[in-house]
Amino acid sequence: MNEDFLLIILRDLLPRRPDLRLILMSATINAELFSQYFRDAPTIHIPGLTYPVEELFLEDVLEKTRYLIKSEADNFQGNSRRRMRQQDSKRDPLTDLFEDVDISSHYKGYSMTTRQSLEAWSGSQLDLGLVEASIEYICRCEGEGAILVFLAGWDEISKLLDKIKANNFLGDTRKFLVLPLHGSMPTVNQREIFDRPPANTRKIVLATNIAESSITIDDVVYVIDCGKAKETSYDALNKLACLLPSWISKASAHQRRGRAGRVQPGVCYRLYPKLIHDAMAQYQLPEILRTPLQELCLHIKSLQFGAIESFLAKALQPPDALSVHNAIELLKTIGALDDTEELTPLGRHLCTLPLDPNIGKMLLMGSIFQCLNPALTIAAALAHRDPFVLPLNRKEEADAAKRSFAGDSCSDHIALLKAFEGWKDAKRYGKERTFCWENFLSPVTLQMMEDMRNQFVDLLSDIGFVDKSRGAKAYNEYSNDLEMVCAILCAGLYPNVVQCKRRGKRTAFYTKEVGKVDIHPASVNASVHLFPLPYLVYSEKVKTSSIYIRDSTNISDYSLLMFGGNLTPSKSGDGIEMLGGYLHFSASKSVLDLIKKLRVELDKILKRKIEEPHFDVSVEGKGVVAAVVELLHSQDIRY
DNA sequence: GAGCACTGC
Repeated sequence: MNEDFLLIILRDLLPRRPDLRLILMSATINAELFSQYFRDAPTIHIPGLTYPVEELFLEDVLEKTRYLIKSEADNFQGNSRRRMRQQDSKRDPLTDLFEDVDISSHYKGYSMTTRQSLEAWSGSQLDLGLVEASIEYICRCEGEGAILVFLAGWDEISKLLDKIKANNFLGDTRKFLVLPLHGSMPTVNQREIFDRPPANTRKIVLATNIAESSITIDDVVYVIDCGKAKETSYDALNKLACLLPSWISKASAHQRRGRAGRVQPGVCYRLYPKLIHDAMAQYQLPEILRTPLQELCLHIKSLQFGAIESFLAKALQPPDALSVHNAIELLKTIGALDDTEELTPLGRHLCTLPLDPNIGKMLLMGSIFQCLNPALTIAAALAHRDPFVLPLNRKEEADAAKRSFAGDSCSDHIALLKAFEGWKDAKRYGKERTFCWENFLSPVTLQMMEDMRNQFVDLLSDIGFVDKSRGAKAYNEYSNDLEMVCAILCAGLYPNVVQCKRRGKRTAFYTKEVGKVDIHPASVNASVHLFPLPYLVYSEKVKTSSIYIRDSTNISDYSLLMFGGNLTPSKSGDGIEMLGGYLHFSASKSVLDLIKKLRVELDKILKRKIEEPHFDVSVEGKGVVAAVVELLHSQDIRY
């Protein structure tokens, strides 16, 4: 909201309406300006009230701290360090821009050491020593007040924490309370972040973007801004989501600075040059240009906005045509849109679920094939967030806890399921807190999952897939049958399939779009060398330092043949193909014929159920479902 | 061997 506009409302409205209470949650008002208008007014608490914050850039910070930045290239011979860095693959336009600046002329007024440091400074790599020096400078030379440090991610928080612990001055735990703040770190004592620390102790919070808007720490007087944040983007060519560090926008920088002035005037230390700040984008790229679009495309169809491409082309900043094409193809592949881009009956059901189409399909399939509870739990976790927390020091224990939930299932999704079920049991006996603590789980996330599950049941009941009067048992015949649960995961997550190929004692993983991928180290499957079954399905593939499959479940040929994509005859020989020929299945003709026949019958039942949700699969489809279950249990392990 | 953040229905 416009600041002046807000003040006018306050000035004109408040005197005439003393009974009126304005609650301004997201506005920020300059405190001096505010007091001009309200000199005689009684004190009104306005959450958005802010004080001025002085702004220092890298060059000023270097002058103050006398910190000397050492170039990574200092270890090498030669004097063209900056040129060497220009060959750095991680470089970006803003970093490049600064590399081209003539330091000695542009920073004439600055000291020799500052100019040397600016020469050595690299925009592509954060100098944690500089962060440490800035914190130390504030603690030694500036007044009281908490320090908030904005960093890009987990890694930087963790490393800086270690550095501070080892620092002779800052390592004194009586004088300094250093708190990491990251969305997936367990916070031992939540209150410590918000509370004023004991007298003579300074609070230092090492945070990600979470402190930019989600969490407000009132007593912050100093902000240290490294200028970077991890940002999602979408690579339409490789159909790949990315999570990479990038320069923040001016809007973000402004917001970070504003975190300092909530109780008194503050100071913001920016650890990048003013030149970089001035060249930053005004705002972050709109989300529509940074994410996969399948859910959006589905809703465009359900709201009858006409052809998807032409509708999205009218957006203020239209997404790339290839991104739109990818989304439409995906919706066709999972059967939500037909060849003419019209909604299918399945597509119409998916519109009613507030979920990514794949996860929505998994939920529907779970309700149809009587695995409702697992489907609800896994859908809630995938749609919301991972309930497993990531502790700083006890990584091995946390990994072990997650693996023990997975058992020998080779599935992160089963681990989620078992963790949730364990929590429900513990809750029944009032042991919820200990259970979460011992197993590295977030009680808040688990509670949210439970609420979401209830919401999903209501929605499934609205569209006729669940009849609450029949009781839970009717929908959970196969809920304890792990083969069946994995098959439902396959049905939902397809075409997100990974081929596992044996390479000696290890396994290599391949996807159709990008070829070789890695299993994310936090996955229970990261420590598995040889998988009992030849495929994995996954819900998230993200490029960070490598292309990682974040969550996966090991599945059989039969799961794919029954619940995967359409079966097509092989171009060569007499096998079966799937995923445009990427996946190939071979067996004797009689076996393949049986499989094809069974699949045809299964699809018939599924089609009828989707078109008539009240149709009872467990009665008329009993024989076919039983045959499919038997097939899933007979998976051969020749691979 | 690695984990920005939020929102809506």
